[in-house]
Amino acid sequence: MNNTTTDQIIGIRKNVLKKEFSRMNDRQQEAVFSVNGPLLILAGAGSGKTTVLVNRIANIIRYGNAYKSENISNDLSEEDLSAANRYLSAGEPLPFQVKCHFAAEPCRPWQILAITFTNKAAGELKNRLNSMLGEEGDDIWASTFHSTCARMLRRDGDKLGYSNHFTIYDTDDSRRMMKECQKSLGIDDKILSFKSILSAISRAKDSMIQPKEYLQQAGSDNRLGLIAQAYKLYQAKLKEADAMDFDDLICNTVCLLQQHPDVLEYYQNKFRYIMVDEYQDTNHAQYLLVKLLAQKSTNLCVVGDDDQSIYKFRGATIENILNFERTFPNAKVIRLEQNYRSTKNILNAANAVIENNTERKGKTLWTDNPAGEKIGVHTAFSEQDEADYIAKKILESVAVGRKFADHAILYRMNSQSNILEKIFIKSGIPYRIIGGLRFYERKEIRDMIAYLSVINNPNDEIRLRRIINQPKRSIGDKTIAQATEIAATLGESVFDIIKNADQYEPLKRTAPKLLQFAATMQELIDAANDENTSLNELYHLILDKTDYIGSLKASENDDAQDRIDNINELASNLIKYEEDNGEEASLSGFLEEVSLLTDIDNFDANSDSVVMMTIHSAKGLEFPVVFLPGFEDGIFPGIQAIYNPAEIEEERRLAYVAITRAKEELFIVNAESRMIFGSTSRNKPSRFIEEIPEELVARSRTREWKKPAPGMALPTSAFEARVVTTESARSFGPSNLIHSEPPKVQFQVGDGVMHKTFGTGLILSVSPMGNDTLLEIAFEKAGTKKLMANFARLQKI
DNA sequence: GCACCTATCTTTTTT
DNA sequence: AGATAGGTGC
Repeated sequence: MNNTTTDQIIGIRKNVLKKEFSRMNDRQQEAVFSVNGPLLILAGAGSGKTTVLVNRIANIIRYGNAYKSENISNDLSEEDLSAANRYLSAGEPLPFQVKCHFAAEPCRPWQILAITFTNKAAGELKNRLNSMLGEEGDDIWASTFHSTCARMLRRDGDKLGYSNHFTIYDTDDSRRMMKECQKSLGIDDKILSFKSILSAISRAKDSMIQPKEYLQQAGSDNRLGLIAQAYKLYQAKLKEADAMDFDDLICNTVCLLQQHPDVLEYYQNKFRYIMVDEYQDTNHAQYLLVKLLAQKSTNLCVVGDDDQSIYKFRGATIENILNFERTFPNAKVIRLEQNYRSTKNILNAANAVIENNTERKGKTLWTDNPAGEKIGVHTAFSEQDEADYIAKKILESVAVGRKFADHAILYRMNSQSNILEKIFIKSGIPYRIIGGLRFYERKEIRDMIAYLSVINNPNDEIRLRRIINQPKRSIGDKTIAQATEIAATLGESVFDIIKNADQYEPLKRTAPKLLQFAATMQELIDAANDENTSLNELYHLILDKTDYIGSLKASENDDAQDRIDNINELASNLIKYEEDNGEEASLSGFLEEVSLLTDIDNFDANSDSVVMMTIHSAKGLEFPVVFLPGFEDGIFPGIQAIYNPAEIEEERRLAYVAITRAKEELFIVNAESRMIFGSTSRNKPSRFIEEIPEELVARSRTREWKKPAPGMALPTSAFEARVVTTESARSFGPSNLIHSEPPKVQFQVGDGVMHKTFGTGLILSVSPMGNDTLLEIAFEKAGTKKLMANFARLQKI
């Protein structure tokens, strides 16, 4: 190092680093290299924030703080420097050694914590880290708030009085639990609903208010007093059941860290770098959690976009991001304003809409992308016509070479998917619905999960109740109530009481049934404890012993087969879980994974079908062509938001998210009249449409009155059958593409065909597209339709 | 204890 | 319109 000065070395090192991350723009690089101290990245939609996060983590692991540090490694040799210079000038690969020698205070993967909101975001982050860093990437804690907390609580939850295999209650479990509480406190649901109590409790937990404090704060307020009682009882019951709800995961972790300095210190030392994605969606408790963990290192990087804050209803406070600079002194702020996703027209429309909000940090996205098509704004007659229009547009678009999967339909509320679904079935457009009735929310799945939960944790009273008479065992509410009461008086668990049912007078009559149930469960518990029983075997043992499927078949329910399919689907999930986790696989592990899983996590872009979901679910995703139906005042913005300026702003942010999902084409649709709650209403076009400059818009409307959806007038049994197939297929799983094994029949113009719904018809035109064929068919009764050959289930005649 | 009927409510959005 | 919870009658 004789001839080279320190400054020169630092210069070379900076250039090497710059080159290593040269795929990033200047702002992004700045974010990647700003490693130490608090950092707020205001990342607009489509500005490449995940790329920045991934590269920032890679930089931290490989180089640490080298870009900003003035220190030079002692290991650095002349040889290293000339290698670096060759790398800079001739593009020769940089030896690993040199990378190491250039690093300053690098960090190990397991010292990094990256928190996201959805499993999907976490999964994507993990994937990209893995492809950038290889196996090293696996050791990074990249997960959601909830699973991060669950992990910490499994380790140290005993300090709060929970076991390490505690159950995670979802919304439905919480509801059942709260109904119990209402009953025992004599609270009439009409006067104080379980819903409002639960949301009050949720807010309390967000603010880290314990039942005791809640009661104090309630003062003489009757309503709040009742809520406080319910809160107290609810928490007591949860603890007794060794269970936590979603909010508990967060606030119990905060409690754990606040009350146990040793635990706090452990994690503060462990995590040298912390990153939080979607920071605008954090609530107060999550903010506290992050603050606690990052207090010591202060190496906290949060990424967010105040314009995309759409979870206020869930307790997210936009103040977290607006106040970041105040809370974390010396915070650096970096704005990422270049959008790589959308065309100029789409981006300008989004900018124009969001500008009408007053509560903003303020930023304007720009792009180098071409102007692209104008934004289609279409006015339809009815919601049917709206769906018809979208179907037609998609078929046109596929006809000129796009894939079905390039199209997404994003709506305000789940119920909007119904008509679309019907029209798509009719037109033979393959689609998938994300959200709505979720796989894990189906009765039969919940029942199976409940069995597994009780086996895992017999104290789980709520789930024990769920299955005690499912399938029917002639154990009624009264018996259960009595058993519960006895359990409460004796301070034992309900399961223990049932096991000895014959010893209690009030249970005498049903004792044999109870004993039999208890014996079955005990057998299953023993099987679960046996090392040699795999989860899959256990699952089939449950099905065997309970004859769940048998009773389903006996019920003669129309959807019995669907339900059986779902039950088998859960089995394949179990097998997959076991395969993925090998030795680590455990019943409680599976249950945890399941309870934190949502549908969007299973969104698989590989199958070629149109995607439908709510705008909320679509956050973080992008699609070449986006349709936004229901842009009407009263739908979007929703009726409840119209007279509330703050809520209008939230709705507008939602509109902003919706618009910015589109890469190339955007169609906004409204209907002049539509059915809501079974009655027809006429809505004005959404105010958000008016906020888009007219020069960006191409308007159209359905002119002549079309007979409302001819296909719908044919309620044949075949049509109904299709709907049922669709229902089961939309759930989730390895292939939740709506498909039937495509009959690969070749069609020609002039062929006569038979369609299940439309009857007989004649093929007018055949246009191959991708790996499918668009057919135009004149049906004898149903008129002329365009159908995709592979999905239409046509038979030649 | 169970099946069937009716009344009521829903539609915000999710971990 | 459709689902679901709760009540009534067997």
